[in-house]
Amino acid sequence: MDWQLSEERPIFQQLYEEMCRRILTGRYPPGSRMPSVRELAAEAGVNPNTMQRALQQLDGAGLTESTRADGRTVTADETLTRRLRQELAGGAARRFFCETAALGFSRAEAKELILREEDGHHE
Amino acid sequence: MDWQLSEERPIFQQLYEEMCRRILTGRYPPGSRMPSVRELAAEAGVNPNTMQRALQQLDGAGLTESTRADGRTVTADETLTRRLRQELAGGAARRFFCETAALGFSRAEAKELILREEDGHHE
DNA sequence: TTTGCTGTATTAGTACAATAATACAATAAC
DNA sequence: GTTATTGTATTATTGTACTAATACAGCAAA
Repeated sequence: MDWQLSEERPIFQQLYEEMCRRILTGRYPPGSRMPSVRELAAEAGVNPNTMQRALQQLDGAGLTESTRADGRTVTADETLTRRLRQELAGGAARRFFCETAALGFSRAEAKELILREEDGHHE
Repeated sequence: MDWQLSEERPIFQQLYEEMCRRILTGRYPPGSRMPSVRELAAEAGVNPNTMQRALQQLDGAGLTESTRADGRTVTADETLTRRLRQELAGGAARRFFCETAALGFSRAEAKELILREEDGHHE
């Protein structure tokens, strides 16, 4: 049900984002071990290298750590994950305001859009 | 001040979006004539071919019409432009909810984010 | 030691965006 | 009619991003 990969953007990037979300939402709990590169690659139906690239970005973000033959573990630092989750959500909000501003909507009008969109989510 | 082109996405696509916004926000008014391909290309600092590709997408969207040697004119159909502007804004809102949902935020929580973000826009 | 699992590095193939240089077509202005 | 300017089409080239195939390296358990 996951891994809805689009052709329009780099796959490794989408993989990174999905893995990121899985960690931040607790699907891969803090301190736990993650599935192996090849395992995840098979699950997502991509080349191991592509998945690896995504995982290395997780390392870079401090969300995971990898040791040579022992596998990869999720950070135990829950402060970090909570903060990052908030930051990503804040970024989404800022992006929304930016996009609507470019279309000539004031912040108040943009806020109205959100309220209206929230009412009817028919799908 | 415009034409903030990023390397991360196709240039012709960004050009299209910017031109689109210029029309929807009235910078190129309904029924008016647009600058020529070469002129716009020079202004944006890109190859004429690249700009042309963007402009042809405008044609495809029904926002502009081009006649051979007479130039390109913005559609006079203000209903279309108003509707498209609303649609784009609605899309931004939906995207916001989608992104926050992927991070485990409920719609109510997402709405809270917007309100809080709206207060402190310190930049 | 051997086997099998980790993560990692290197290489090459493929696709495509962007540019550039032209040439062409059609209309308007003179 | 000539000239200038418009949009359009074509072709080649360059650079680069993405992916895949493959080989390598390190550790653990049998």
